[in-house]
Amino acid sequence: MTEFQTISRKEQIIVTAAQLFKQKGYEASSMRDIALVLNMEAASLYHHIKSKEEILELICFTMAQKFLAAIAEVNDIYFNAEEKLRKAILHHVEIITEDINKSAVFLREWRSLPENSLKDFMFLRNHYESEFTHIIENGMQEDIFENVDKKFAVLSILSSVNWINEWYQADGKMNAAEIAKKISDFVMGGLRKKMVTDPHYRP
Amino acid sequence: MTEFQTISRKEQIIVTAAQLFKQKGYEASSMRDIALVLNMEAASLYHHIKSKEEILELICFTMAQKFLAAIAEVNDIYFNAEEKLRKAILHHVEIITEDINKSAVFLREWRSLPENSLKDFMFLRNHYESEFTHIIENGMQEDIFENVDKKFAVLSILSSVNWINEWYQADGKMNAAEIAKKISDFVMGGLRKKMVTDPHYRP
DNA sequence: AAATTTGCCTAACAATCGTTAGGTAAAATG
DNA sequence: CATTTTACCTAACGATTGTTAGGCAAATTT
Repeated sequence: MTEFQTISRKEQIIVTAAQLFKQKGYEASSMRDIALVLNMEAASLYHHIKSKEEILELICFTMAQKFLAAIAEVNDIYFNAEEKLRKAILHHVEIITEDINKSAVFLREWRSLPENSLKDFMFLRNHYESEFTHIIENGMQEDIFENVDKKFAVLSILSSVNWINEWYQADGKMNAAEIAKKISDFVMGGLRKKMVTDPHYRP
Repeated sequence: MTEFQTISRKEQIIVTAAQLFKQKGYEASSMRDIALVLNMEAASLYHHIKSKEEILELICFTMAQKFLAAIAEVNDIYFNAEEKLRKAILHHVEIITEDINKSAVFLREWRSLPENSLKDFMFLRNHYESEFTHIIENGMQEDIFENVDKKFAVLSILSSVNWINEWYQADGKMNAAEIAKKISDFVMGGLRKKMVTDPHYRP
């Protein structure tokens, strides 16, 4: 019964930290703040974690891996470009809504990572972005996407899906799938080639 | 020659602070950091400004006023909805690219505002957002925009234009007008009604 | 039952934080 | 020339920061 069904103390610390980091920011959250929520002393935290920076690293890189695993899965399985993009957006929204605290830290607080980690983190982030770019390229090759500026398309899409972190509340009426569909529809409207020469086309 | 053609010491402090706040975040930037760049002592800063928080407030509210003035101008002058939206996006991009440091603070660091200012700031922000929503509503009434979810459309548009703050460099090849056009085109593609019943229509 | 590990505690550290007080030399003003 | 104002300085303050050291009781392992 040591760690079955129950959450480890280390994970409790990370979860609490993520909540505070989202609320007040990494720099403004102290180890004593974290400890207070957990009814313990700041010094006791160091029995489970190495440093404050380690907490930030754990959150940022765990989230980065989730995002990368999701996009890799999408690109592995065969879909056409629109399916790929819709699935990629869906998984992205799912990961964000599953844990808004950790995703807020991933999206906003990564700047506070120590120099070495920061380099690695930005590499992973760029890799994720380039996977999205490939989907857009595919779509243009398949001639189902407009010949748009790839860079702008990817940045617009990613900024839209990331922005949900600013307003999403878990108790809200929409679930991840509904949010993803609305964003995808909006984005697709801008990307999907309008077949105006086909009289039977319906938008 | 007291303040003609030259920049006041107070403004120098604010400009320096904005640069540091963007680079390392408000909480991680110390008064001593700011003073170091200006070749002075931290205590001397207080001859020109009241507190560290005042610097943040000055930056955030100055930027907020710029954004609000721009959108008010757009909505005052008569344009159709597409023109309005394109102008609004253009002005937004112009303000951001004119001073990426202060806009970064406006976009990211406002969370560190003291409670009272924070309330006012969020009110202004919501007001700006609602002005955009009105444009979308106009476009739907004029029947030139798809019947999209307003909330999502506005959030997607604003997140896209705000995201340029993350990658824009003043020495880059694109100017504000070019960036605004690309974003507008991408957004419009998703908003503009496709007149498929008209055989002469060209996208 | 003895030995070890786990999980917390108190106390304290050096460093850094924003800010205030009081002084001083140069510049502006009368 | 005398006076006031401006723009800085040094020194120091109380508070807070992340972190370490050492101890102690309960739980676990041997």
